[in-house]
Amino acid sequence: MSDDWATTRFSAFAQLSDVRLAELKELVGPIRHFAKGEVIRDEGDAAQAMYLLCSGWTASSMVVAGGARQIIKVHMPGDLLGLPSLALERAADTLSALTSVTLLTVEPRALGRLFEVSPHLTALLFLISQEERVMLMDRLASLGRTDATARLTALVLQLHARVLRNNPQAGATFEVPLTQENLADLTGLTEVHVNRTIKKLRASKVLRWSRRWITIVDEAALRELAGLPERKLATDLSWIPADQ
Amino acid sequence: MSDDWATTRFSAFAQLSDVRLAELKELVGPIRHFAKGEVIRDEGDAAQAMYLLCSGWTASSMVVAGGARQIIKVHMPGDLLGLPSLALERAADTLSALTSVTLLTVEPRALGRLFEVSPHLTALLFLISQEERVMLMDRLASLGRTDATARLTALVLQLHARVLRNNPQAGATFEVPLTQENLADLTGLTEVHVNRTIKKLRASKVLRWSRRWITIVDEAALRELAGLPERKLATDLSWIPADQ
DNA sequence: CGTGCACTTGACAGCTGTCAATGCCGGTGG
DNA sequence: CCACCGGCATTGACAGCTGTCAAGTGCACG
Repeated sequence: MSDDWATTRFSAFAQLSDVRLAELKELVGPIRHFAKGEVIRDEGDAAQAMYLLCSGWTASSMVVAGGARQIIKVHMPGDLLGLPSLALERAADTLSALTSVTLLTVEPRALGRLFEVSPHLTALLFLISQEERVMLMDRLASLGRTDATARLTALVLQLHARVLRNNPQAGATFEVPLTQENLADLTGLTEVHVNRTIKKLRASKVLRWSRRWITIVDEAALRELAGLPERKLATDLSWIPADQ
Repeated sequence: MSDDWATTRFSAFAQLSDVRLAELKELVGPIRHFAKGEVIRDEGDAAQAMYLLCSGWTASSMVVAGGARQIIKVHMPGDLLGLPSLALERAADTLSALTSVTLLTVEPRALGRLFEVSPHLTALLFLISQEERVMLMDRLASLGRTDATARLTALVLQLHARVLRNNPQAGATFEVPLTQENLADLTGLTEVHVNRTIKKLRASKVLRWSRRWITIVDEAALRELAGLPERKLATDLSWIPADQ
């Protein structure tokens, strides 16, 4: 993992020069640490704050009337947290640590500066935000129109793709530090039903899943079950400003 | 409605000068027309295209394996369509006309130019994208963790807020050109169950709803039912680049 | 070796989906 | 002007996926 958390998301679209990389690192604030379970930022908080995740996983979640919790997405190292609520007076989501976590705080002003000094990085950050929208769209279609099995497999595939991006040498086996309650909050199901569904998936031999480790055995079958196509990032970026 | 479709979304955050407005209008292509029901852009299409909606409503939808359709969001005049799929090789969503529609095509290169010439407009467009993410997050929490009544009321409130933004003089009564099948595809329910739920809402007197016209009778009660708080856009934009 | 958190499992209830038929309304053609 | 027609709304009966409740199991940790 070393020092590449800052560029993971950017380099999915384009390689960054050393100059650009230095520019990025100038924009961040002090490093902070959170223990598993701690809340980083609560929904309703007024602060316009962003965080660059260095290590560990975090969750963005919302609580609806009645007390039920929906996890909007889980974040992995390299993800920029808190962007959506930048558009709001008060934060819409709660950010909490799913594991032990380290992150950097990023001031909104730093973002403003980025817009001024680098149209190239701006375009990449813009694309990252659009990719986030696509991931949300896929999750929405999954929750709205598919059953428990499909929701869970779609989630597993999405998580796997993202783990692979951070760890290209990782294979079909990867660690998912989520409890079944977390998975329930992600998929809009209950803990009990998540358990039942995992049991069925295990029985059907399309994946192995014990403790927090998942092995994808039959990816084609999983993708069939998930009901959503694989998403491939754009490669034709000729329209974005050059990295001058 | 006249000529303000181009600025609706931007002016939610900040007023645009005439110079900025002229800049925006230079970026767009020819105007196009679609009849109700027509497909503007299909999921899977390779084209990286964007559209600025001038009049009418459109839907962004996805079809999951099994044929079920999920409407990701409906667009109203002033909305910029096709942004998320800009990050992908192939479009993730289908854009279709819910009513008779006119729109302008926008080339990706125009966006690149915007990034170069105006950090100010770039920041506003960035904020608009973040606001879209928040709306998706709210929908996700709604579909994942609330029942049919809450989903429908949350949708009505969201649509009302957006209609009000386009038509500030509109009051509690507004037109929603959606069939109950459309509402079902939006809420992840079935046409039949949407009908049952509307019937209950009517009976409880919190709103009136006949044909395609909705009147919000008891907004507080509706918000209670929806289970999600009202979202207020950020007013402190001191961090974004000045409109020089 | 106890304690706690997470995982499992079973029985039962309920919200929502499915299937199928009927009603309503606006538009069209004679 | 009126009958026909197609799309959309409405309703009823029934099934099924998922939630609820409750109890038991197993592994990690002090």
